[in-house]
Amino acid sequence: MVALKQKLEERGLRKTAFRVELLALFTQTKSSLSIENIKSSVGKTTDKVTIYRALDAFEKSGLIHRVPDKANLARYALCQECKQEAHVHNHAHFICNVCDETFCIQNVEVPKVRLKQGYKISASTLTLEGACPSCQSA
Amino acid sequence: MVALKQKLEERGLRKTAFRVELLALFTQTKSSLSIENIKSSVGKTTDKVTIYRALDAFEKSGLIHRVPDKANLARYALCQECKQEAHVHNHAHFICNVCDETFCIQNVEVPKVRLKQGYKISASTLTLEGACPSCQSA
DNA sequence: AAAATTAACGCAACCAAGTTGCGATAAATT
DNA sequence: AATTTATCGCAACTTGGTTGCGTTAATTTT
Repeated sequence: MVALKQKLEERGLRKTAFRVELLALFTQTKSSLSIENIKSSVGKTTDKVTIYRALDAFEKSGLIHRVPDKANLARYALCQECKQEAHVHNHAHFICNVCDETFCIQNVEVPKVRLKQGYKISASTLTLEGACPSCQSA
Repeated sequence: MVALKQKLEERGLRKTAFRVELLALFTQTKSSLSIENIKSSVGKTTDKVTIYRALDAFEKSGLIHRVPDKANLARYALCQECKQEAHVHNHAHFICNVCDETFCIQNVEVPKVRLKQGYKISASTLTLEGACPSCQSA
């Protein structure tokens, strides 16, 4: 809690009740959060615009990163190794088709491919899809 | 042209003027087509609903496949090796940040990663981002 | 070749996710 | 305490795409 406020302060973000709560929510989540997840956690007092702007601010300051979603919706997860100045992400993501969750697979790196034909690569993402450990029963 | 109509017929699709034109457009395109691309090619006589439904039909019958887009918009490219029964795609995609085009990189395979923790992978995608050959000047 | 069938079309209306503008509120700074 | 400025919250809007439904036109049947 103290640590959370400090993180916000370090990045020049204000320690409002909502933003502290949102950051806490992220630290408590093992995988990632959709707008829906967030909406239902914080209660309907908070406007969606506020949520979107907080997510933008968090992302810009390197607290969270956007993760892929089955339906291409906004979804974010806590950054593990990002500096304040720059995001560092070269891990794969796993989307579960059963629970629609997205998981960061920290121990799988996105392979460095090289293209002959004159392409200049600045970023690459590897996204896996299937059934996550909790959804194996079926 | 004859070949195009035959492709439609093979999949039980009707050979309407618009669908033949749309399929022709795909065969002429080296990379991929966005809805915008298609709209501006076919002229405003064609309703957007017609375009969306045609794309759905083409995709279901294995003629085209959806490719990733910078802004998560719908974008499609001709299938190269898909059977009618099932799509076969294990190539990478390249999104150019300059021209916003998406290219299928046929000669780069999506790596087969293995996850220890009980994940079951059914599909995987590798997306590269940067500047394409035609956009290197800057 | 005409009639019947049904895929495809096109319009209108709708929906959901996300954005913009702007005045009000409340942290942080002086 | 006063000032400054980030954040909030409402309303209105935008964009990409979907649904319903009556009409048109391929295709099949007779």
